[in-house]
Amino acid sequence: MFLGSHAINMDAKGRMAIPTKIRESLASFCDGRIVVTAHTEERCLLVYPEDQWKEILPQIEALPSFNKVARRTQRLLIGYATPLEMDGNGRILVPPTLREYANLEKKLMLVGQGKKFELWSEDSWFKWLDEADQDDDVPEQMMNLSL
Amino acid sequence: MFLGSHAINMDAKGRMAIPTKIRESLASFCDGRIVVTAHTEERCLLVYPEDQWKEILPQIEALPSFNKVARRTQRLLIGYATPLEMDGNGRILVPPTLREYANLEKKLMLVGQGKKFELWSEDSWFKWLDEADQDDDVPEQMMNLSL
DNA sequence: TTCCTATAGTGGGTAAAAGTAGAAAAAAGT
DNA sequence: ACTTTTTTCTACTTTTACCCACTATAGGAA
Repeated sequence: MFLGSHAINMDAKGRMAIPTKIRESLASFCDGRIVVTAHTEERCLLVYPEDQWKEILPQIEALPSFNKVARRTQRLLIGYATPLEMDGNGRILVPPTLREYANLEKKLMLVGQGKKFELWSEDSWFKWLDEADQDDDVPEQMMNLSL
Repeated sequence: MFLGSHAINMDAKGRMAIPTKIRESLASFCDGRIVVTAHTEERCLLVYPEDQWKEILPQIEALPSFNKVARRTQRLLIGYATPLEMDGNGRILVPPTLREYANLEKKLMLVGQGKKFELWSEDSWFKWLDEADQDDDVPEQMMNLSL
């Protein structure tokens, strides 16, 4: 279970050091093998342990190819999916195309989301925080949710 | 399984170097023999390993000739299909008609899509990304999809 | 409280590989 | 036969991956 948020710096070569605690849980979970891909709704990245990715991939593949929304989802999730491994120092190298997609530069935010992480540029993260997008409907599943 | 996206440059002669990792999987899959054709829904190209193409070709041929949508699909997919081989440097030469169809110039994006690749001009790719096409309905299969 | 040590995080440097460009040779067409 | 296009070969430049060293920070012990 991945929780918490971490401010991380990416170096000039596009490498980012995974915080040690996360590194350890990733090591036990999936031998450190992860899959990074694009988030379809916001310009950030999704970081999955390999096993977790293997569970959702078939669901994405099964979507109907002649529906526009489904095609967009497939294209992004599968098209940006990249298996990564940590180097000797526990860092991962984020591929240029993914960096571009999420506008990653120096300062990043790694945000635990249970089965996965989200990886944001710090800028985008705070912008998103400030957006008070309350136009959208609250889904039925949330109506009776008591936090 | 083809995953991930790659920014590629096409040279003045219309040649593009296939990234080494992809080159290797293509070599094992289909001896490096591929078939490139037009995508019917967007102005980009489809890149199939030869074996994969052989499986879908009969299905396209079998479509009903007196349906307009089917006829369009046949015309494009079959009409633009071109077998290509990599040269000694692992490059392919994209024929002019296909280059024109997908508006390929210098900067390209090669996007893995499972059984095939899509080849986009970088311009078109980012334009497509930014299109907020939310007019279309979210298909039923996606309603309860939790990634 | 201060110093020491261990460990996380950071920053290059180098060697190998991958990508790019250009020239020369071969082939095709006029 | 000459011109134009295509292909192959070679050389060069850039990028990537791996390795090593330095810095900063936190924790523990004296």
